[in-house]
Amino acid sequence: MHDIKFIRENPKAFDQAMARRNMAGQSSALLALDEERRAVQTELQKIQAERNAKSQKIGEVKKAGGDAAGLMDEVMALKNRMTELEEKDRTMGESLNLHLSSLPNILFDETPDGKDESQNVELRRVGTPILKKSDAKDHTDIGEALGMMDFETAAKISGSRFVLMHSGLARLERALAQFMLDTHTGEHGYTEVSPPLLVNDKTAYGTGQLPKFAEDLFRTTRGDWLIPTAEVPLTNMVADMIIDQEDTPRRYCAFTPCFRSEAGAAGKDTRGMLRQHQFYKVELVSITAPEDSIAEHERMTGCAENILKKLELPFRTIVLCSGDTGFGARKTYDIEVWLPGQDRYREISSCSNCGDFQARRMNARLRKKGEKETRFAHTLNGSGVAVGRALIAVLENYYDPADGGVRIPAVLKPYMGGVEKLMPLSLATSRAA
RNA sequence: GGAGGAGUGGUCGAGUGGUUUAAGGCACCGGUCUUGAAAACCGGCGUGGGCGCAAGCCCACCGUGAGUUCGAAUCUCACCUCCUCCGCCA
Repeated sequence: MHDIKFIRENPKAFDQAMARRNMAGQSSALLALDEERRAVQTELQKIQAERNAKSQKIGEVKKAGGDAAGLMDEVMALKNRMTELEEKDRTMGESLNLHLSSLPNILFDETPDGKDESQNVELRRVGTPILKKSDAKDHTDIGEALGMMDFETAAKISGSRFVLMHSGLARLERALAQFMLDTHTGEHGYTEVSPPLLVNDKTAYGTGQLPKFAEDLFRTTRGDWLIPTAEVPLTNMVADMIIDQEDTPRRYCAFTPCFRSEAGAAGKDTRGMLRQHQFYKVELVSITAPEDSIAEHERMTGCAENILKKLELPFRTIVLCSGDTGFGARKTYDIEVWLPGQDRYREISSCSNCGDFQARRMNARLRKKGEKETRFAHTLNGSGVAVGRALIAVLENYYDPADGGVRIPAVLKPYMGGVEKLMPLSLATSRAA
């Protein structure tokens, strides 16, 4: 959500900011509506003041035993115009809000210009892919050869873009999540949260999913939305609050399923479990003071990278260009993990600084101790990391071409009950599942 | 699902149609006093918006939304949330 006051004072800068998002100038239409609405408000308030004064007088006259009939007629005469202006004020306010809330966030200057993902900028690479290209295999082949990854059964019971895993792979998924949570809570200072997975309209609006991106979400018959990421409930924890600035940064993490309709992704990544309607993710959210969000963004990205370092997975970190940066973000780092089966890096985490964009929508504010004025908080979110894709990365990077098995990364061994390596199940065992 | 009760500012809490401009307490901030602190005393202290160069003036907001009325925190209706009891239930 944008601040109409900022647009009033900086119409050119605002139009330039939207131009970086490949959008036409918005300020003149917005300001025309804004001006008209304020004229309506001014007139309405004048009439309301008149009504209040006369009504009070009626009370006084009646108390004194006089006749107030004339005054009562006068107030009554104001009513039509008042109703008309109230209605106008309301509809104009609504359309102004709808317009404002449909515009993407203003990018930071250091977000590079570019039209799509091909123009993102690589910042660093960590780790070296070790598997020979000729030995690399796709996670789907590896998982199915293990006998623990079953797309057919998932399709039967649910449909496309679902997977069913069992035995060692099911446990590996749980181990990954457990390891990530323990690292973020134990080493990175995040507070673990178990949030609701269904949220209401207001919450989905707060983080920017509504009103524009409803089609990307699943909706229950009651009208709730299934969360596409834990960012939604975690960030909205501070909605409608005034937080003591001394209590920031607030750092939350959660392990949750994520549900996405993938409405615009028909035909994309249809093979394997790279793009599913449902996947697990460990999410990081920070609420900070405005002056702290830039440093927090670096820190959060570092926390996500640390997970991959500990898993000894090769990755690279990129900064998204203007054309690829999401609606609510001012700047986004993507972390891409090396997938030997695809012979390329693929996104496993996305860390965004949203500035005050979401806070404005949620009405989440900060106040310094002893001070009167409030400021909107800054919000950040990042995957720490996507569990499903981490599992893919482990399968493909730890694959042993000698026997078709998959070694268990050292940091996950404590979570795997002594298992050092996943080996293909016998046919009988895998069918039994 | 059934029957009751309740939602007021940062917090507690008064307020059942017109000097309410939402009392009062606590918390918080400033001051007096004190070697310092505490206590006591004095003062300040909700949010959003409009108009104005400014001082300031005005409007809206008492869970949300409609309604009644010249006038609504207060009356009516619907909804939401919480609490108590009953039923069902992992």
